[in-house]
Amino acid sequence: MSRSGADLALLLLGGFRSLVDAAQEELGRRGYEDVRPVHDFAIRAIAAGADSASELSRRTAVTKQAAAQTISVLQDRGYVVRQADPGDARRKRLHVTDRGFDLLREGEAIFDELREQWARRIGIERLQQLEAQLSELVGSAAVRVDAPGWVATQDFGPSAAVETTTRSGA
Amino acid sequence: MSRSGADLALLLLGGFRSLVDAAQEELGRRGYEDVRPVHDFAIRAIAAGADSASELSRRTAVTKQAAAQTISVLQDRGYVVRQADPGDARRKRLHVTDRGFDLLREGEAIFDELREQWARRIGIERLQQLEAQLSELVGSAAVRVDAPGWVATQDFGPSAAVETTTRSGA
DNA sequence: GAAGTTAGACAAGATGCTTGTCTATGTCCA
DNA sequence: TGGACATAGACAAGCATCTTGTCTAACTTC
Repeated sequence: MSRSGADLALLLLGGFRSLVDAAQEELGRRGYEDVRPVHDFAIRAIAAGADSASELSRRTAVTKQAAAQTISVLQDRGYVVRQADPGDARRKRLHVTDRGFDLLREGEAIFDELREQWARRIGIERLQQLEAQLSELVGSAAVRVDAPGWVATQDFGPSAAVETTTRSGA
Repeated sequence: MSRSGADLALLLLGGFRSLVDAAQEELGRRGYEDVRPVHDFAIRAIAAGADSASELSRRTAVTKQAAAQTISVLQDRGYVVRQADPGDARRKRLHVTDRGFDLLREGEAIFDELREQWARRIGIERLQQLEAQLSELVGSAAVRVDAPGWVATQDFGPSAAVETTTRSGA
């Protein structure tokens, strides 16, 4: 089975989706019905130091505008707040709220549980092998936790990025 | 490395995306600049027998409308054609064009090449192990080649489906 | 031949992204 | 010190993909 390269891709996607779908469902049961993986990852990135829209956009490889939109959703739903930056009047600093941190914790716990289920099914050694092989292939650069845009751009189209605004050049 | 469940999910996604991005880029270089993975999978499904919009929608777990839209794009770009069905005046039979089949062939070749690159990097045995383990975890049901909607729905939201139209019940 | 089902289409809306353009603020340096 | 340039954030418009909801025309079943 799965000798074709396309099958390999599908397997990887299948694995990802089955984890993420299960996680999202469970998250819904635990009272976070309004979140998607992107949100989780974006909050994580903000907590990890991407505390402005521009910075978030850089780290996540989407346009500033896209980042701003995500932030505005997160703010509406109570996961982050925006505060004026005392040192730079242009910036608005992002802070993850308690609810935001709660979400991150729940998310981690759920993913860990799912991983344990997998470990029980194929054995922890084999799962670790799988992880080791994948991380060798994918490289750690791609595994940055703070990469929401990368998680789900429009139908996997080419990911644009990098300061689109002041481009104009031509 | 990668002891957390979230990392595992990210690894899987990373693997998938790196394959798909590379494939899409290479496909562009070979003269198919107007296709996305969804299109490839949709054409594949049509070639595999999903020869009407309704059937495609069922197999791909998206609404009929979404399927119809995809078909219309594929038709505009010359990958499929629609013909009246002699036996059923409601239906319009779908046929993959030569260009469509060319695309499928190129796509397969590219994915196979990518898989070989991976095999060279970690060894064919380990790659096969990885595939075997994944397919054990994911199950073959999820690996259906004909599942575009499943590939990339809106930001990995819950995938709806199944004859949405005549629902109305409530 | 009436009741129900199915194929396909039109319209509108949600999401999540993209350009393009603009203002206000900071920074660099001649 | 002041002008050139970079940067933060925002508004507007548009694209792509998917979703409801509604409708007609054509089968199917009994």
